[in-house]
Amino acid sequence: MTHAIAELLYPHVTRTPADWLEIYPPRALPQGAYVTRYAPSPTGFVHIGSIYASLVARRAAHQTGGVFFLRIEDTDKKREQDGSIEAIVHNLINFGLTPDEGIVQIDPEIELGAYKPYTQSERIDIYESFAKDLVARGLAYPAFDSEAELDELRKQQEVEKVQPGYYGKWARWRDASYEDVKARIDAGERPVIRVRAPYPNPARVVLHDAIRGEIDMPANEIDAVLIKSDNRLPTYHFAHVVDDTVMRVNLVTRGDEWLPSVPLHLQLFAYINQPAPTFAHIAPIAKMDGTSRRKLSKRKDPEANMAYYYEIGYPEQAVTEYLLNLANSNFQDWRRDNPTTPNSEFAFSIEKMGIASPLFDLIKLNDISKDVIARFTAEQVYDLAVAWADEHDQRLAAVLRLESAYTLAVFNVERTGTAPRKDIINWSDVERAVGFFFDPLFEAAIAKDSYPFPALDGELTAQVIEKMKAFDPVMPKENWLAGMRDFAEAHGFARDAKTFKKAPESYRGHFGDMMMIVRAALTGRTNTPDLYEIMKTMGTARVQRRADLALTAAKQRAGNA
RNA sequence: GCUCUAUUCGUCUAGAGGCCUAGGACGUAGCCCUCUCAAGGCUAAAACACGGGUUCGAAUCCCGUAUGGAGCACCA
Repeated sequence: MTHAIAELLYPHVTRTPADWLEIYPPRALPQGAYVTRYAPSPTGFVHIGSIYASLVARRAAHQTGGVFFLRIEDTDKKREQDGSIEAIVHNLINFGLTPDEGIVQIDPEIELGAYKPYTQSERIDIYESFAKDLVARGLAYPAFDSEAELDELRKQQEVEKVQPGYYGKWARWRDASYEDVKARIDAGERPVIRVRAPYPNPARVVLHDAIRGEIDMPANEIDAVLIKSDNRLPTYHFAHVVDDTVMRVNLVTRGDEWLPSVPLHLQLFAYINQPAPTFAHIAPIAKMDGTSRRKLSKRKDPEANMAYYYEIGYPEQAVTEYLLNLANSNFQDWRRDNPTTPNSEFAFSIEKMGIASPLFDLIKLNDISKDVIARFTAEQVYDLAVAWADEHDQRLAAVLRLESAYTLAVFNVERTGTAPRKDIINWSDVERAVGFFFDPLFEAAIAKDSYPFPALDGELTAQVIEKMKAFDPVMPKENWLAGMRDFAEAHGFARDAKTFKKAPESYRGHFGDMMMIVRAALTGRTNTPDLYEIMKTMGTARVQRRADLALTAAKQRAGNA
């Protein structure tokens, strides 16, 4: 009778699961190679958790000589949003996570790989073959309950204080006759297909999760929906089991919110007589909300959205290394021991991933990002900063592009030694870090806040600026510094801070206090990189121009006082 | 309500019964270096949720309690 029902439901389906398994044979891969996938639904907005999961999946696959692919889970047409697929692919490519199969470039029409199609709405034939087979073997059945009837069921279960759901005696279509089903079909109704789960089911399932170890759960006894009635598409559960079987996935990485449905999934793998993959359930990235932690939310947390990192201008490597650090905390030790090796060579381990949700930590990201940018060459910084500015800050872009050789020299200040300067956090931080080098930005800052000269008399300030103006870039740094020290001493400053500390009353200040005049005149700021380097980079003409500007301001100030 | 799951410095974590007086990193504070920052070096404060067991010995194993998280949809 079940065969008859299967035929009634799917008269057009001629292929069997065995046919599909032949069409999509096991992959020829080395022993132990993982086949993994990232399977988003195209609902807009790329979440950082998605990039995190993809990173994990791709590393696991590639480190074992396996395959990482992208599958689009578009079985809920109501929630779909235009442009989502492009956004997903764009992010994967940007973060060095380009899939090996599926949609691997921005044009969603182009698909790579032998297990196509990689979009679920185009795989209905496959799902229906498996569904028909299950119905024929009595392991699944059609159900014609209306939404209202299901509501009623839930209410009744609430009243009786029993487990909610479609199971056992509550599953009224479980053992419907061929005639009952045929009557509904003839009336034009479309059923859902549900699994026939054993009920009661006292069995336990034990699985070994790659991240969480042994997990022991009660076996499934709910007759979950496999195929939806309105559009013939599968639910997540059925799509997962069929696709990951047919596409030969052997390591499923996904968020740990799926853990409770693993018993259902294992039941389905058993029903179709196929081995279940290894599971790796990833804890979501969280943040504090009041006193409790919660998953990073699309609506409340801007840092959940990948767009946030583009806007602020974090280099791709910074985000990647931050995520790697969350996934494997030994990454930081590896990075310390291998300061210049690309992070792709880090031996990632899925087993080392943490079980509890880590809290997102912007301060740590900033720290990692500073290190990442410090490792870049001046050329890389230039290219990336300008590319960012082109998109997010046109005014800055214009300034940086004005004299590209000069900009390049600016980014090279204190970058060449053994300990490169770490003061740029991200691209939107560039203006704060080195803006003073550029005349338009410098002049705007001066106009706004004036010079932060130390409280010394105007005549002396002017003399120091004159001395600065005489800067000769040919002179080595040591000589210039020595000359400045001599000058300081001649004008009543201690040669260095130590001398000053011994007898502060005998000096008007120490060398550093005098140099602050130079710093203020040259940059309009009280904290900057090395002054000699700055002057050398700026060149004589710019130094002199700035000296003149500062002199005018200093004299004005002296006049006012 | 039921099921699963988790809990080590503020944060990310190391930890597989004696290497634990609990280690590292970020952050914080102090000192050193120093033309100011940044960086770097050194130092400090800072944690095994609680209660019972098991054991010669527990952060680690077991049982409870508390608290957090997730799930119980024709959403993924």
